[in-house]
Amino acid sequence: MSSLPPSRLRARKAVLPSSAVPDGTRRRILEAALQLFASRGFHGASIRDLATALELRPSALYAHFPSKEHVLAELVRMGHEAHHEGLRAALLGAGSEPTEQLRALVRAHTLLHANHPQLAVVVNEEIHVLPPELAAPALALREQSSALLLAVIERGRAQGVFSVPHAVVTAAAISTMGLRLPYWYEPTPALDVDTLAELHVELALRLLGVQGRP
Amino acid sequence: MSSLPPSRLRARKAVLPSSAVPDGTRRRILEAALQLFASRGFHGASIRDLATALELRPSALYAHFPSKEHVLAELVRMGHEAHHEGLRAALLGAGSEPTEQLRALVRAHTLLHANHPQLAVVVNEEIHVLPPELAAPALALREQSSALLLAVIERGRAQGVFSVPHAVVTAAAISTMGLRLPYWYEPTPALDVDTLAELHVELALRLLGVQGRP
DNA sequence: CCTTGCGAAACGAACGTTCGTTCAGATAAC
DNA sequence: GTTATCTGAACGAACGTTCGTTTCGCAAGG
Repeated sequence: MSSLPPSRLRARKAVLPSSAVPDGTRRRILEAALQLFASRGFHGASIRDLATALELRPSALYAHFPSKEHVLAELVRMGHEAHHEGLRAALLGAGSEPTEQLRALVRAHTLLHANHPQLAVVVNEEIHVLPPELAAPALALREQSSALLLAVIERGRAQGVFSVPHAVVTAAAISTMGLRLPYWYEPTPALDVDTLAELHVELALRLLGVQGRP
Repeated sequence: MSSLPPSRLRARKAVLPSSAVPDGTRRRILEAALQLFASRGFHGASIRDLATALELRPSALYAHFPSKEHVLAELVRMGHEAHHEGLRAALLGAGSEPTEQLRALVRAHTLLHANHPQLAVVVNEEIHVLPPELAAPALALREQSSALLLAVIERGRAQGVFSVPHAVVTAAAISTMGLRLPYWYEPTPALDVDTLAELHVELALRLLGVQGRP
């Protein structure tokens, strides 16, 4: 009934979504840490593991980050920022109709999680190890992103285009389709990311009780 | 767009699903470990933390388990066993119609995850730290459970009662509704576990394109 | 053209702490 | 008096982190 994890993303190379981080050692550290934290967890990956992956000595890392926790905090921050920005942009590009807005949201949400599975895993599983002051900004963004979807659903319901028995549970179901992607999905020619995104759009509309579909 | 974690299940007391474990220190260890592993992760919770929670000295644990890893392995094994047994029993209790079988599967799946959130989290997040020989039996059970759902969907599709654009993606969506529950759901009078299970049944049927519903 | 000086980056070694685990002996129950 | 359980002390290993030193690219000065 559940979906099987390939081997927790050990294989694929980690890619940062944001181009805001300039090339250089700092970026290399973030990418290697992303890969390690995603595959072994924050506590399961040591500073020495990270240094080895980078062909550096452990002490060299401290010229770029004040602590191991701050590396994670930066990844978590970037992940939430990219996610929220992606959703916001998608919503802006859609029209005013709830159905189109929902299509845009689900498409963006799915593409982000399918294209950056490691970041999704780290953001969602390891944010708990951060002290509250480092986690707070990310949690605030998360709340905002969640509200975006719920607002679209409520508006569609008010207009009579959506019919849902329970908005919050339905929103959770839609959001979850994307969130769990890193644990089972791998792009193949038979099921590429764009096809997957359209499938999720279709499924989300079904959950919202939208009848006529192209 | 995502759902916010309360504080990773720190609050609630952990409950083992299986009555197969007799009362006694061994059971107390498993329950305390379940709570700790769920809230801090396997690597984030030390043997000393576990011993403190049990008001024991660390060395006392080794009279009951050969290693920390074996405690986790036992939890993972129990979790997968309870899950698979729950699904199997649900299917047996349902008739031969795919719709009824699906109702039963989703209901059981949701109830298990809603009633045992800590076990769900540990089983799904920490299985990766186990060496392959300890994880293999659980992974085999997981594959079987996953196949149960897919088989029902395929049968329903063959009979014309379900209409899905992509069986695997749809199965993943259904399964995922339950899997993510521990991260956002908490039972309240307004939304108790049985109501939630019925909502998930309704949503799953929508995903499968079932039209007429009571 | 060569030398000098400088700042950033990485090294090498070590720190104090915590980790999982072991084991001989005390304790309690039947 | 045997058996099951727990204690107290200790083990080596691994942890995150610090710090003084070394390396290196490059611009300025003679």
